[in-house]
Amino acid sequence: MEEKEISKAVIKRLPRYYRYLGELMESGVERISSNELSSKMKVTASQIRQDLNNFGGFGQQGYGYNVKHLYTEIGKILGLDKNHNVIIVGAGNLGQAIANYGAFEKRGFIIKGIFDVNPRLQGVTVRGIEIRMIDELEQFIKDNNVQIAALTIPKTKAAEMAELLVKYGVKAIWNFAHTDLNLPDDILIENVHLSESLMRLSYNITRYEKERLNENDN
Amino acid sequence: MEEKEISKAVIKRLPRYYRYLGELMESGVERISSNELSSKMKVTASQIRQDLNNFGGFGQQGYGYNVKHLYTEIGKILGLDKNHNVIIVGAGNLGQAIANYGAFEKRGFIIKGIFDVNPRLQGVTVRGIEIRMIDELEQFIKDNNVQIAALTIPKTKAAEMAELLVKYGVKAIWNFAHTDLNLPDDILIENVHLSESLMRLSYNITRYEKERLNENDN
DNA sequence: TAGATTGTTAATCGATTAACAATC
DNA sequence: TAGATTGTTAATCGATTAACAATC
Repeated sequence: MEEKEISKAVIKRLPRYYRYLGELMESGVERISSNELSSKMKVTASQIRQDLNNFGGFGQQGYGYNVKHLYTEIGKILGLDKNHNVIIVGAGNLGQAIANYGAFEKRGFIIKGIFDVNPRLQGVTVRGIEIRMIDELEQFIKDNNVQIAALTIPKTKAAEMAELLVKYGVKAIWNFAHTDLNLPDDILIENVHLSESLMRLSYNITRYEKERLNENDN
Repeated sequence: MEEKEISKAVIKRLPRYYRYLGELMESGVERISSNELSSKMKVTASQIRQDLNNFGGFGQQGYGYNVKHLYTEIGKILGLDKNHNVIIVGAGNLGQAIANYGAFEKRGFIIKGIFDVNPRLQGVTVRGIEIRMIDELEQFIKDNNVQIAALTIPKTKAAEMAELLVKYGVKAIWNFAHTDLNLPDDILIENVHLSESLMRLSYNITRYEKERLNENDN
């Protein structure tokens, strides 16, 4: 059976649907129409129906969507019904922030270990997880079937470390370093470039200020 | 003069151009053609030329682009030639990670203060910046002409705090809380939803595993 | 001048929205 | 059955790529 390719734009929206459905579920809402969800999420109802239909007919004519069912199904699509073993490489504030965010575990991302080069951090624990030294990395990845590494180290060391991680068997990298990683095609990379995010905000502030200036001129 | 609207897709790419040009500059490269940049950045040369031409003719036929000049110009477009006063609201690991990231200051984002509700953090400093209590917020924002607030608090308190920040005069929010903020139209919001990023990675891992399974069946 | 490479128009591709028949 | 709302096709819109004349 040929699976049709789902566009990146759709994938990008899925987690947001998941979040809204989770919140609806918590507030006890049983069913919702694409129209209601549309006004809550500020996307078109048409887009919601199109997006969901990429994965199958989760709704019912005349009824809408069952919130709990849809939530579960999107969870499955996103792979949240399975556990993923994660390590954090870089035990600075950012690494520790991720380690401390308990909600990830709830979604099946199990943080198995934290690694750093700084010997002063050796043995320190974050949320019960011990910080280890890089020389344990290889064995640890193998022993713990680690799939995902969150890379929270400075960009100067990131490329080198990423290659090491891949060599040791990591399949996916959640990259917080401000650089693009060049890795084999079968390694998945998700970039979180905070500086780029901040620059976009800066662009919009600048543009907005200019607009207001122009308005005043007229 | 009517400014033509620049699409979000273009804006999203600008910071990445900026990063690559900065690196080229550091390695002493003086000029670059759209074709060379294309192969480095893995986008089409056509897209590079289109993107840049939204803002003016920065290149020269037969020569290409002057790296330093282009870098400066994109910096101006992104508003990095001006300083922006920033506060961080939420002095947890994430807030501290941002405070500690010195490169932001280099780009003109001046971290003026850090705020938290936890009295045990009062007076503690991060990179020389004092952590203050929320009751100082209003006065501080006014005294320091704060434009941007990085919101690094749990989602349960985020909406309320965002409204407070806006009331006190903040114009833009860099939102790390896992929720969407509903604020007046003239307030700029840039979301960093880490959990969504991780779910996209999870989706791709899941899909990739399925693909390999299918291949083995055939 | 010849060669290189941009700026820009035109063609293509893909994503979003609108519309409505199918169906609960 | 009548009303509601999906699933899905068709129309529109926007973004990307290709092509090439302009020009350094």
